[in-house]
Amino acid sequence: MAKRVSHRDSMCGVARPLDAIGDWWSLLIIRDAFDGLRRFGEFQKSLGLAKNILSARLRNLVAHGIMDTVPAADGSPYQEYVLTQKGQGLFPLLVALRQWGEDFFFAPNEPHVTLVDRVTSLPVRRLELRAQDGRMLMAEDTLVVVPPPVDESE
Amino acid sequence: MAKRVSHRDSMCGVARPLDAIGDWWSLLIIRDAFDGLRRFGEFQKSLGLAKNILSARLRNLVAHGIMDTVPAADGSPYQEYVLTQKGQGLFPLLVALRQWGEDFFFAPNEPHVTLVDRVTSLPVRRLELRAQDGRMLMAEDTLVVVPPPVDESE
DNA sequence: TATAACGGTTGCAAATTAAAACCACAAGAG
DNA sequence: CTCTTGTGGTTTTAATTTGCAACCGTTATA
Repeated sequence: MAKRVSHRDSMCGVARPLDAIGDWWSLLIIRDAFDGLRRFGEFQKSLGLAKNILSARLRNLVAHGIMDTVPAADGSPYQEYVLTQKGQGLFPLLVALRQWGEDFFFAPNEPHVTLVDRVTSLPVRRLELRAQDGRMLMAEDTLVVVPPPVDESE
Repeated sequence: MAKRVSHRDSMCGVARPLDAIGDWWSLLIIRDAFDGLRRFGEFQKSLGLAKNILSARLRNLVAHGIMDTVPAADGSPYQEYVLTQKGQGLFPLLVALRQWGEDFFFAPNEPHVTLVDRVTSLPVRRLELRAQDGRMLMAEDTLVVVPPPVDESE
């Protein structure tokens, strides 16, 4: 965590998020949170990671505003961990990761879990990038542009 | 890398990819590759990471079939690193990461680079998940289902 | 012939991660 | 009231990973 950030003083839009969720476990915790897990013990049992690591990761996610602690739910005197708005914003990323995984990390007929539409129970569509006018875009059709240079003397 | 994978013997569609790209640097290398970087030195200068780390990451990406080494390009006797099909499949994930970063990691008026359509120079659309029938889906509208249990005696 | 640039590898110290033991609190059993 | 169990962590310690710096081999350059 909190790795030094190369020689660029301002991190780009890809590097900043990685500072918050760029480790193996954080995304898995978030995925479990999307699946409805909320309690420390639930995450630990589901992921099988050491308790101190889970503790540190949850603390980090809370510190980054990705999860939040809420006091109770059932009567237990403990707290629960829930996704914030910011955390919920990670859903497309998780879907992208899952779709890529399904495409390339499973043998042709190997069974795997699928993300489906609750209403129809059909698999969701593939994520695709589109232009403003609706054309589908591949990587080569895009370009990263820098913001117009701000005049310092202004 | 190669972390032990909890108590589940079969990794899910989210965990498997993380084994390949689940560290801070790999995704940044891939992003740079999408931006056209190919040479060891280019990556190193762009990212400012230690050469041994870059060496290890590139080796790992090649081992996972995400990048490939090609012998030359200009006359230099060195090799270049290019994305495979599998690597190019990460484009949506990178876009998702970037969009999330732009949403939550920049102050309202803070300038940041933008991903634009090459043809129109307009920013690309937001990634959105849709059902087969085209309805837009939020996280709550989806469900992860396990594959039908295979009859072992078959 | 020396010098520098490129593409790494190797050695080592420092930071991070993970396993295991421990601790605090509450609930229930006897 | 004491004993045990379950939950939610923290502390301690060892193993792994990270990153800096130095080195090496090859090829271009002066």
